[in-house]
Amino acid sequence: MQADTALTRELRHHYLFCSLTDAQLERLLASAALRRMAAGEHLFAHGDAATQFFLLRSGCVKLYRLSPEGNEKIMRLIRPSQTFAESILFMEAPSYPVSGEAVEPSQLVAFDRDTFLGILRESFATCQAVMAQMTVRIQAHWDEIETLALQNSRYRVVHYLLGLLPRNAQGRVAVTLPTRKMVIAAHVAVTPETLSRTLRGLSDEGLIEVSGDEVTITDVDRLRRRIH
Amino acid sequence: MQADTALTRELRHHYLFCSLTDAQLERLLASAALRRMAAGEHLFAHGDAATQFFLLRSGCVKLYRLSPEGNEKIMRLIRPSQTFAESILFMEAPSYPVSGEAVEPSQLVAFDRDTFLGILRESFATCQAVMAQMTVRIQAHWDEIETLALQNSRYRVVHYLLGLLPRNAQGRVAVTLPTRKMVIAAHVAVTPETLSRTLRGLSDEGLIEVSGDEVTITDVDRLRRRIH
DNA sequence: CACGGGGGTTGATGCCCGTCAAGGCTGCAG
DNA sequence: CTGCAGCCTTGACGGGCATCAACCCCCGTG
Repeated sequence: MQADTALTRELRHHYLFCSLTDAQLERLLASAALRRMAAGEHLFAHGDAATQFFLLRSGCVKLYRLSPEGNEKIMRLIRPSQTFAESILFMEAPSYPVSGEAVEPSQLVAFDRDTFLGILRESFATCQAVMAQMTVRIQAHWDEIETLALQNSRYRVVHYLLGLLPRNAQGRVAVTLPTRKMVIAAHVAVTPETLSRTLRGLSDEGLIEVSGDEVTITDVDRLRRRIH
Repeated sequence: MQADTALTRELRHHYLFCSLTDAQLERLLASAALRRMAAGEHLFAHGDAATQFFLLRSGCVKLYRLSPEGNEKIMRLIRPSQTFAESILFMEAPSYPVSGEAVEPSQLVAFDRDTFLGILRESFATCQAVMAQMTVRIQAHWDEIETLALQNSRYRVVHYLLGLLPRNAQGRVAVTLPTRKMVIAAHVAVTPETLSRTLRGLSDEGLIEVSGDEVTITDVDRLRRRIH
């Protein structure tokens, strides 16, 4: 890949790459590839042999699995400046554990597994960053497993809405849904119909107001308490 | 902790510790503590500040979360020679992300976080082992999230039973359930009643035979195919 | 022996949510 | 403009699973 000052600066501010020396970064970029994708375009499939992990620069990518009956569960929605599929780095026979597909036109960087592994060997700080990142993901998984196992669909929808807000939001707040409702539904593990009905129910109770992809939460604290 | 040749030999065969030098291992053990627990005894609670991670030597420990209504979801059942709670190593403000409790009388080793972090800094091989281990756990989480989101309780029970078998089991196989059925139920995220009924259903169909905590699978391949 | 408690099973009931089907809305192509 | 496709909504319906309750069995204790 051609050197690119904008990209270099971007990586320098990324927790995974900020500890690398100039030489290491150069080596990494030399083995990396830029990739542009159209909405709906396929990146990799669950089970594919893997030699790359990715950084999303713009757009949106979904990581998902399909049941035999064709139902889709979105495991993670990737946003710009997030990396994904790092876990293939340490597998013995690396293969993607989920499928990946662009939800919007997207631009991403594909990093070479072996090159990055070589750099890891030289940089404990980067090792730390990788391990910290994996820890964050593991925590998120515990949370998701808990809500799937112990909470109903209403809780999951409300939890998703609250997750869109800044941490210290209060009172009346408006958010715009980041993607189509179908995608959100597959993310919180309900059908589009149920999502629609749940939002309707919440708005009938006066907890939210919905207009297209604009959702206004009338009182954040009340919603948090009413989650049950 | 006092040096203990049996324990030292045990650690030498553990993937997490097998790459350490004698000096490192000694340092680690000096800061570690042995702990014995009775059945039902509490090890740590979700949210507790954390300075230790653990290796189970004997017995059985459950890692779980409780819903506000008091429902329990067991996230992981720890077996002898498994380590757990390593993820507290890389948190900024380390706190246990789940609760831990002995299910049987257990014996375990508590390792000191800071000491192990210091050793990690000196041993890339051990870093690799840690990262590989985290990767395995992440993969298991993907699988669990998928089955919770996309599969019904019958599938989860059958999947659990099949998971008790050796990888290449065939034909008629007997297994004994490793713990009380209540615990298994909380592990596969159903109520004890539903677990009981599901086993009943499977045995009415001739797929399994149940007698106390002995389950015989009449035909492993048929059960695998009949999962859905 | 009676007693009690915990684990497991079974039955009755209800509700959450998925499925199927129809209809509205919007944006795009002809 | 018309037609069409995709997304969203709404309604009717049914099944899976939780809940509540009763009962059995086993085992340790007084």
